[in-house]
Amino acid sequence: MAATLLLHNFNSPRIVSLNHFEPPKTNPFAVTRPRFSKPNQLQITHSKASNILAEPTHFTLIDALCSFIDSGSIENALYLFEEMNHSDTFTWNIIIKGLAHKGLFKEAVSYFRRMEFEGARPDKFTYPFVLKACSGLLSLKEGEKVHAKLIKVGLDLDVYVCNSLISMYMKVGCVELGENVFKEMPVRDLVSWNSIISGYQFIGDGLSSLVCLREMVLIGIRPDKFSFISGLGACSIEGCQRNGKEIHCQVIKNGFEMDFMVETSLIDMYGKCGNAVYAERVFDMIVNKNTVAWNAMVAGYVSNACFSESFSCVKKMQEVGKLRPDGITMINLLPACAQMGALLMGKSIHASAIRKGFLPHIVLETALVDFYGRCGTLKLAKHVFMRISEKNLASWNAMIAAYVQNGQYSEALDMFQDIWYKSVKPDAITFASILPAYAELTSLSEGRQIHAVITKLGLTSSNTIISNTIIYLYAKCGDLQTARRCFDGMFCKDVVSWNTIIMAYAIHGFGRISIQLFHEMIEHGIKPNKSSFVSLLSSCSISGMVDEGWEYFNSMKRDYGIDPGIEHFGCMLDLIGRTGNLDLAKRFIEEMPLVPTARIWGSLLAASRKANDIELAEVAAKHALSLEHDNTGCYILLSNMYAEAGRWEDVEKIKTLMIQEGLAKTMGCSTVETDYKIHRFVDQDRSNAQMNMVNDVMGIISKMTADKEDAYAHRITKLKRTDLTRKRPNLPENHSVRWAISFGLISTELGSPVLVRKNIRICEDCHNVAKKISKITKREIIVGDSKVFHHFQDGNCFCGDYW
DNA sequence: TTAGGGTTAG
Repeated sequence: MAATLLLHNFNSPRIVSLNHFEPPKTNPFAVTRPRFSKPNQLQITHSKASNILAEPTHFTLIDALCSFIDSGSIENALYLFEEMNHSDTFTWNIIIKGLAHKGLFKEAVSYFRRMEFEGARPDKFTYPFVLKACSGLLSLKEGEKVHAKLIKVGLDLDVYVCNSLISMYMKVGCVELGENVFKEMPVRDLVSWNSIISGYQFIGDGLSSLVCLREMVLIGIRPDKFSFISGLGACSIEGCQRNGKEIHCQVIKNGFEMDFMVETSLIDMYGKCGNAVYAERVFDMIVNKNTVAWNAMVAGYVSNACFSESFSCVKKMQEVGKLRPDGITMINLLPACAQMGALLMGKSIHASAIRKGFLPHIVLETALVDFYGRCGTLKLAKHVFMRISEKNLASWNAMIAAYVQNGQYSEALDMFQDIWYKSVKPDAITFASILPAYAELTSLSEGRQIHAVITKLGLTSSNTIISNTIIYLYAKCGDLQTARRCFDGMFCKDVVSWNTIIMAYAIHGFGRISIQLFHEMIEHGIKPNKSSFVSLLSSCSISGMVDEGWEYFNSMKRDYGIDPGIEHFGCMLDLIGRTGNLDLAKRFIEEMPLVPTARIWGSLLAASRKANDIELAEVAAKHALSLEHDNTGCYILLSNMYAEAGRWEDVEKIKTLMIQEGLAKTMGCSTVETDYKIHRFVDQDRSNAQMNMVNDVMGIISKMTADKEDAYAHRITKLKRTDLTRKRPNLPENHSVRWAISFGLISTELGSPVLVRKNIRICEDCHNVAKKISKITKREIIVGDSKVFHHFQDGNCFCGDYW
């Protein structure tokens, strides 16, 4: 029968502190330190009636201390600890255990130090608790200090201590040290194997985890539920359903199918391996579903794009399960909202999180940053991010990704530079997020530098996502050969790798190679997805392969079961525009099963410009601008058409409209790289230090082409005679791209290609000039504009004069 | 009378 011992005979508390303990030179406990107030009701449940009568003995107090620790009353435990005689190792072990189990890791390590300082000798029981605290702190430094002491006192081969060391090293990310401990153990038990299996799973190396599990079984050790839980987690990482099903069989065979943690791990595994139906089957068999199981099922639906099912599941969780959604439920639902473009739904989840007091919560806040970033509401993403008090790597990654997704590349690069100065070490996700910004804004040499950093950190060989973005980076920086080498050198190519290399050849105008790669991808057993067709149709459009484009477009649904999306219709409209058949282009839009977007109308506008049809251009621009008020390119294109037609009043109207909208024309800027130096030229700005040299080169080129009609002069004669007196503000002679080409010609090795990058589309005049220069200098000139790379050779361009 | 490994989340 339980009895209660009321601890009433203590004086006011002595010096107790949860603060971090640093060993001082003198006795620290002689000075006043922050106090705990005496707990109001200090009660201990005890089974021995005799203890009620007697004065508490040391053993009774130990018993009381254990009761406090077991019931989680750490404050009472600490109070009691300070009051009782705690000179023996056993008492110290109890209090350190209590702190470590309560998640007070810093304090657990502090008490361990104090224990040593006060002369108590840590034993084989002490160290596992302390090592658990070091793991919790993710502190390799503390862990290594403890390991050194273990060696000194000869406890480094104790099986319990070694198991804790393995776990600690793996959790702080020192895989090699964890492996060493495991290898050097004279005796390994089931927990040693479980520690290394879960350690690999923890660091995201599912393959090694599964290899160890198999090895353990082969040497005759029977797995327990912990082995299965880690093994299933490893299958989730690798997306390996086959192994997951094998483990499921073993779970049943070994009688663990009713264990709720194993059941949840099975739901998680099936969900992450793309089998929502099996996840559902396991879920339905659970009699008393807890919040964790419901959350795992919600996550399973979301990762399989069953969004409505995920919301229904949350509804059932409340109505049938009588459970309230928690922060994790919300974290699971936000990606569903982002993928559905359900901004309002996500906002209501945000509001609900605030109302229910779930914030601040670092993971939930990061999920919100990610959600707002994906929904194009960068302002809200920034707002949530700024309010995170202790930002971690994942939150920085989410904000960088949000900037990149919203085209704010400079801001993303600035933030990426910032994190190097903080105690944050970028990981694979950081690089995968930032590389598109490098691809858009930086030079080839900067691209090579970031690639070198990634390689040095050992992130490329095993990370497909990073390898894919590196292919894209090289292609966008103009180095298609290196992009191809990276692709060929990949150990494990996924559908994104193939889509990226197909797009790389597409933007460089090598449509035939793109098509060849598409067929190679299918031969390799990779099923094309929607993005594969965006790459393929873009390549047909850019390279002017009209018949092939139609064939692949029609094959999407017929052969691959993929419904064409708005991006595919956009590619086809570009393709039709290229043929100059504006009637077909209009009909195509009218008959489209989807609502035309600004991108579609922009494509029609470009086609109208090419065919010089101002009326249709006006219609297209009106539609585009009704959907995107700030589409600067749209205003500029229309304005250029008016200027060519001599409609200067309309040019002025456009200018006024742009001012009213608060828009400014993007200043053209071209860069050329020589000996790792980047030379930047800006349209109309002749203040560049290299301008004298550029003028000399331009002069020579003009003389060499003097006998031929100048492209600009040809175009200007198309204008009305009276209009010739009008001042044209943006003369093509002052376009930065020709200056960059001229400078590149004399600053790079003779015979080598000249590579220029430009932030906006190249104009027709400059395109003509570049063609001429390539012919008279017999040099290849590559100009990467905001959409494609023009390869000028012997007076021609790969784009066939349509872009 | 104290030990190690474990479920859902960015």
